[in-house]
Amino acid sequence: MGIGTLASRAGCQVQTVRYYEQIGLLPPAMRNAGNQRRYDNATLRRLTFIRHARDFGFSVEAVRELLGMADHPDMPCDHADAIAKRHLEEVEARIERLSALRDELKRMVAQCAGGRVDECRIVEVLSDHQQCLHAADHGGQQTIR
Amino acid sequence: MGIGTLASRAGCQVQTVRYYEQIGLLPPAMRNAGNQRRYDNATLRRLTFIRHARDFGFSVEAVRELLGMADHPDMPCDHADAIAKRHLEEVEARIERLSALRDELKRMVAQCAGGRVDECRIVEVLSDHQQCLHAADHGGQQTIR
DNA sequence: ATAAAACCTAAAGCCGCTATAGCTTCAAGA
DNA sequence: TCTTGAAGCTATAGCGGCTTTAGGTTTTAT
Ligand SMILES: [Zn+2]
Ligand SMILES: [Zn+2]
Ligand SMILES: [Zn+2]
Ligand SMILES: [Zn+2]
Repeated sequence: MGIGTLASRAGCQVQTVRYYEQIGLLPPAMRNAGNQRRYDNATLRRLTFIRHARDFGFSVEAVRELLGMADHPDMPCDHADAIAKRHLEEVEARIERLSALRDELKRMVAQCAGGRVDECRIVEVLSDHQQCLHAADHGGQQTIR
Repeated sequence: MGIGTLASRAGCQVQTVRYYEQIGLLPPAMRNAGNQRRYDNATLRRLTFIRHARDFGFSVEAVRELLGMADHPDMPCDHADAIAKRHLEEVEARIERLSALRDELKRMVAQCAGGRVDECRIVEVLSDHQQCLHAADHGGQQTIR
């Protein structure tokens, strides 16, 4: 199949497939007489695995390792498990951080009475971190992903 | 004060201050005889506002609008409120998506018995989206932030 | 034969900074 | 006053994970 068919079957964009080839997640594709990439079902399965892992939020580097392990079915799965556990922890940390953020935002929005900017609770809170309840949960230089 | 003092009081890096000036969040700074930036307390307050809003996860464009409104205290605050509400909704959507992800990851990790790769539940699930419970909650081409 | 759709490569753009390189200026101690 | 080291300057590149654009070639359908 061509790259368009492959991409649509895997649920991603054509350029993404070429990008994955470029960074070595997919092997260099076979070409037809006119230099266009041709794929088989093995590559479709590989790409589907990649997309699924990415949808799970695994980084490209993690996906690279997971793919490497999927290529060796007779090896022990310890490392795959470690990667998944670490990712789970990261996801849980993000959820906690976002939840604190959500609470603070809710409080902010709820207290706005809809008047002038200088009476607005939103602008007021943003101007003064002291007015935050869970002050420790944001204000560092961490990202909020 | 100099840029280093400003940055450390606002809790950000020196380069970030210069970056904010470059993208127009901060006005072009006054310079001393040796071409170094000098700041007053008004700029410190503005930078603190920016950092606080960024810590809340507002995008730079949202911060730009919020700043514009904070500069006009006599205007109605409708738009600030709309921005905050929309951001709250986005945060809630992220939390929901991440929670579904967390559940799926937990299930995956819990079911791994620690054997060979070809018996590993993690590799198995990643290979086959059918095995996911909340299949709809991931698998699109959305990002998982 | 022609035109539209799909494909090709290479390079730039996105976000929000962060880091590097190679310079100049400032502040404090001897 | 001289010297050193910290702090500042500009310009540019890099991060992740793609997406977009530009300018071409090949395939496919009529
Ligand atoms: Zn308001
Ligand atoms: Zn705060
Ligand atoms: Zn396992
Ligand atoms: Zn799935």
